[in-house]
Amino acid sequence: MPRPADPVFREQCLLDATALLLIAHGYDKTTVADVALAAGVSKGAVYLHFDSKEALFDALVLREMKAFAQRWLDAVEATPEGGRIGPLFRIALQQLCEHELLASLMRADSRVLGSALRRPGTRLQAGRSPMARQAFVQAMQSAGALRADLDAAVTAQILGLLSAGLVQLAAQGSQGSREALLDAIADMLERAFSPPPPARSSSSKGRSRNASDSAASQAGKAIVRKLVEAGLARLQAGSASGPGARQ
Amino acid sequence: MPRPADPVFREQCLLDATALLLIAHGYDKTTVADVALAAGVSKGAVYLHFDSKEALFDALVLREMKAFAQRWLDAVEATPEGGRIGPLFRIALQQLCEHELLASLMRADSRVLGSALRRPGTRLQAGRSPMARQAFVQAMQSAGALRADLDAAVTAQILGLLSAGLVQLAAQGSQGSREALLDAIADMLERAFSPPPPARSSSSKGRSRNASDSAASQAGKAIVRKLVEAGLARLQAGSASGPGARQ
DNA sequence: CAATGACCATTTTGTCGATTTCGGTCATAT
DNA sequence: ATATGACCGAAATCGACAAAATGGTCATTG
Repeated sequence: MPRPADPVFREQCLLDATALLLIAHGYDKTTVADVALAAGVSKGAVYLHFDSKEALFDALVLREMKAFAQRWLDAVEATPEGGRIGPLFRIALQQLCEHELLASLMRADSRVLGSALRRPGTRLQAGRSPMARQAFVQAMQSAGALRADLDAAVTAQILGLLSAGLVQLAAQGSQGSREALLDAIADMLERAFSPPPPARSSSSKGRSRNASDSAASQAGKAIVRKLVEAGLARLQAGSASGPGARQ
Repeated sequence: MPRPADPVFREQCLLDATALLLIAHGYDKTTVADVALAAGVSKGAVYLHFDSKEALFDALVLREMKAFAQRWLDAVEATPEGGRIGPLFRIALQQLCEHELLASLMRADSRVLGSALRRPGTRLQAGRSPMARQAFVQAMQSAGALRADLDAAVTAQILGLLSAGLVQLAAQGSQGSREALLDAIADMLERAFSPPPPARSSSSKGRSRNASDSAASQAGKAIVRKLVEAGLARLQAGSASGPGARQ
């Protein structure tokens, strides 16, 4: 019964099923037949949309990373002072906690990723790249949204270390309010890496503080916007011939 | 040729050899015969000092943890302002980086610990216990050496997260000055968790700042001293009948 | 008495063919 | 056209057994 359902909708269903099975049983124990069954189609139909199991997995990772970037940008834009290091990083960490697949990706979880880790796929290492983080820190520093009197590489390492530590903590039983923990981390970052207010020049101290903070936040938002746009473009380019049907 | 070397010296040699082989090949691939060979004795001699491979491993872990605690305390005592959260934690982290076995222990490294992880040994989880860290934070807060306006559990979680993240980072290629990273972490902790100076009361601001800081440092050192002593006592008690010869 | 290394019982590892599973294809049905 | 599921070859898994290795002991040695 060839009822031509919306192909992109079915593609999403397949990816949904893949994600579900992936975090439940891991890459190696998830078969294409399982995915097809869970999505309510035949195994052959899967290969109408994706060239291989690898391609299916890659498409899922691509979708999740794009979704992460988009949600991050949206939340940062929608948050007052969202461009400051604290809220900005807090939002990213929260995404990481709420989306198990992203967390598995970040911690290179062999239980979930299985043999897909050994594969020289470049996609898996994105987001954990020290260089990308360092570039981000440098941009934030140049924009005055981050303390500039610290080595960018070191600051980037700390941010990466916090991400890694958090997803690992979340993987084990964390017990305790995650919100409170994220708040505390954001507060810590704010205290440690927020740029000091510019040496008092003229106007009243109170207003100068707020104005400079807001400026830093705006600059931070701009950085995030540019970073996300560049990242999305790079991800788009990375997926050969786009995410459409195969062949 | 029964030349009765100092038994405690040989015990140490055996533990040294065990440590070396452990980080080189892991628990499962390290045989008792290997240890004996590396230490220059026969396999039977090993069992003159330790009841079993397990006991050998436990004794090593015990020794390393005691050594860690002692070195930590010594370094904290010897460091000016060593009782403040920044230097105090920096010293602990540095120990963790410099002693691979401790790092493996902290990150529950299955490659090194192997099947010793599955064993319900209580020793392995010491040091990562969230409750212990929380008690430490509470003590520091009560002594005025740590900000008290933060949930102790959350603060403890952050400290644990930093430790976990660091040892994990060190396990992979870290590249970059470790000193600079540790300095930055210490500075971050100082900024984020140092108690605010008590509301200006009477004397000159400059001296008051220094005096209060020094007091906090002294209090911190006292906490560390008490903690280490309690920990050493607990470790001592945990090792049944002491670390002497078997039977 | 300390120390040894041959020795033992138990696990672990390696082998190899039979069987199953899985990723991927394609003739067929609709 | 779209979609299916039987089918294929490669790879993983299983089972039974053999060979090697390992934790632990003990009669013997100096």
